[in-house]
Amino acid sequence: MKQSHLFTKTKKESPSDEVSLNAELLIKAGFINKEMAGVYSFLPLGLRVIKKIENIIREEMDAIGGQEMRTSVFQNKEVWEKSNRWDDAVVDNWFKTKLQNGTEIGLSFTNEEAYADILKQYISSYKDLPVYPYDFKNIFRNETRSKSGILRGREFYWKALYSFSKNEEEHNIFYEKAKQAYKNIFTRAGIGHLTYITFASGGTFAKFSHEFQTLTGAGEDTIYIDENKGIAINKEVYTDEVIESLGLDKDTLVEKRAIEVGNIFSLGTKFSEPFDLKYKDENGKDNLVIMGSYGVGLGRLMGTIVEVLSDDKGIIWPESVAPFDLHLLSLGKDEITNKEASKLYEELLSNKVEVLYDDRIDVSAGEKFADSDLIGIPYRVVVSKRSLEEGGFEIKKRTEEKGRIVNKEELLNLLKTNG
RNA sequence: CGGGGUGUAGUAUAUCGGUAGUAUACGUGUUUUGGGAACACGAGGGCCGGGUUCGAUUCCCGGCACCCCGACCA
Repeated sequence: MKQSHLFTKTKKESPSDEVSLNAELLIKAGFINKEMAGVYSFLPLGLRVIKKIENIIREEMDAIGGQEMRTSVFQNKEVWEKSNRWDDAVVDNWFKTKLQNGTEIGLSFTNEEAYADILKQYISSYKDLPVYPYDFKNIFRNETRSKSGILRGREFYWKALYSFSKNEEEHNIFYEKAKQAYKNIFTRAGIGHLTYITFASGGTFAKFSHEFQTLTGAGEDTIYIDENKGIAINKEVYTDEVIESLGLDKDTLVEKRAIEVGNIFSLGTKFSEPFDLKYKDENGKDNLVIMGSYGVGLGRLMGTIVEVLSDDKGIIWPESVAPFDLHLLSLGKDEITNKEASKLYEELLSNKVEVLYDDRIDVSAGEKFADSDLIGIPYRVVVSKRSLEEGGFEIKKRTEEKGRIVNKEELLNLLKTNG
């Protein structure tokens, strides 16, 4: 992508109506656009990051048997009445609207009912189970107060997987696999070192649910972490009894603020019961399906990465989710420089390196450096009269202070070995 | 939903009951090009409704929007 064709540009000023670091940096750098409180559009750079995150999650879900599909946003009132979650007195953050004929419909705020209703058509035998469908979609919640930039919005993009198992044992095996898959997701997204599996309220059917909490002052949750064991307890279930049952020592637990980037929990028969979601076992006997749910908000994950990985100059994207692999800067109006830079750009593209090429002619070197730091692409390669005189191109990681000169061959090899 | 605050140009801000200023971004031109270059010229602005007033962007009332704290968060 040539930067001269990128329709966004960076801003010098921070937006006056955003306090949170994630929104400030993402808006300044041109990744997102604020539409209203709690509602953001993703611009070309931002969408590239979302897609990278989406692919990581998709790979991890497919690896444990997930099957991607897409449930509708419009929701049927009758379906939700079965589980008693249509009533505003039960769920107060529905967005509801009406068809022209007066029929009430809702906009998805979660997916359990939709999946249970669909699966009822297809699950009738033990041979049909287990199944693990999931989707990525936009979710709508009429929050009384949105806050913290893209960490808590009224419209957000998430992945939700639901497990449908024959019995508790089968469910538990999958649950553990999902737990590991979730660990993989956050490690691959570059925040594994700050993310703790956190024991939280489990509802009716399980003692605990598990949240994946990333340490940051921007978080809304208070958790108590055991650094050695790498686990934590959410404040909502932080009691002596729970601490003891988990084999933890109160004296070693440290209170921290964190943001919930993912959660998994066992639903038991909470939804299969009202939907009468049953299967016949080998003996022809009816059994209720055991469900579990596994969610992660992609926008929130993206915002969390920005919260924990930035410096005073801008964002520092992990390579796995960066909008581009490499930021190529051509400095000066010198013809040879620009020709060399364009040539290198083409070669990088043919080597399947994702490049943002700052080919803007009338932009000063300082401005290009500042933009590059703000946008936060992992590798920066500078082509200039000076670099060419010194034998090639200057490469520098976003995390490094100083770059070094390499020739074209070294550059291409370096990128290959780094994947 | 309770409390507090703020609405001025694409963005960030200043002043003011009587012609709304600056920076940045933008357009044109000249000179610049390794850490947000310089100069000149140009274009662009008072959230909505009502009231007070000769005159309101400013004061008052209502609305709407946004931000913060709290409550809430399937």
